Amino acid sequence: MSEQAAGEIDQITLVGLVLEAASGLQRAVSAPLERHCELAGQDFEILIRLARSPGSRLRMSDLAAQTALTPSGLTRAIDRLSHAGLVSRQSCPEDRRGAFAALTGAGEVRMREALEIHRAQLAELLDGALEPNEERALVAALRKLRDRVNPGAAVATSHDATTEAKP
Amino acid sequence: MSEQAAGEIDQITLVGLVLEAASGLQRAVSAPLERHCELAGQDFEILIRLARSPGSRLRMSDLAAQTALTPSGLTRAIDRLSHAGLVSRQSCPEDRRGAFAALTGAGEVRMREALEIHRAQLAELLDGALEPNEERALVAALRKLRDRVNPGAAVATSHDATTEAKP
DNA sequence: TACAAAAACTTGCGTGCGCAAGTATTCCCG
DNA sequence: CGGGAATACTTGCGCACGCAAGTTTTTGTA
Repeated sequence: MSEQAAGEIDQITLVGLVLEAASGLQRAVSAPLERHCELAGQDFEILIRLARSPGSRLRMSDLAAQTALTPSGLTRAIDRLSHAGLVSRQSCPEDRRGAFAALTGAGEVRMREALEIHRAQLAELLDGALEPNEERALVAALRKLRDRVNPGAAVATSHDATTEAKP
Repeated sequence: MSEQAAGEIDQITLVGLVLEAASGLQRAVSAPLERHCELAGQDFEILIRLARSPGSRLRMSDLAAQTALTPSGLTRAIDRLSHAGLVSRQSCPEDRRGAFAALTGAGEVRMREALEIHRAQLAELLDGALEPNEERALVAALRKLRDRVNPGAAVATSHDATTEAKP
């Protein structure tokens, strides 16, 4: 079981660590968000993605690509958020099959509250866990790994096209 | 939104990356395991944990601490695996409240098959994604992070006490 | 020894989500 | 310009999981 060639780092270990870190973070982070903001874990992710997008809105399929949800799951999630008044559906005139999910005013307020809670929670949880240079290396390597295994999630920044950047 | 002090790395970004990498890996990795071995994602994790434990068995609560499952979820997962003949429940004579989950022969076989699939899948997916030194740095930093946010998961190695290492 | 408090599971119940199938619209090509 | 293929969602169905409550056994304390 521990017989892999010394010096060669086990990819299975790497993946295990990512998964374990993620589940720990997920737990630690979603509880306070749920309690203080009534937001389930995925909902927060959706709100942030919308807030970062031009016009605070995104096509359903683009949003699905950026989150960990399938189109199906996204439909339900937007249903819930819409019912809670945090996002609204807008029909897309250019492609009448499509729909936008757009952040409402209430949604933006809620998102800012949640962001503050999230930030505070992380500051407390992670304080002193990593040296600054370790943290930089971690972010850099993680970004490469993420780009490889989940390229769709990379959009968030640098998505400046005023309309859509669809080919 | 992008106004945090330059030079200070945003913890939110770090967490986002971990979560995105994890969901990408989860997707990529669980599909082939499901197809070739009829194992849902969590099941594989459970089997590996058991295989790495002395006697190929673990108390339910220890297993719950090591995986992303609550005791409740673990009960159901073991129900499924037990029904599939891959693990068996054993009563614990020292503490009659407790129960062991033990890998069966079939379970070990299945686990080895799955491990091979998993290894091949990762080799293909991650090949060339990271430089060796990046990978080392990533694993080191990730381990620290994981220990902070999910200490229960760290057991796997170095758990050599023949009985249990309960205080 | 007696008895309350805690621990180790296990179940009832509700929810979120993925897969597959369904509907509406657009695209492509002859 | 017509009709099949592809796309963008949306529903039916089923499953896995968390939370809270219940049961059994152990522990701590008077």
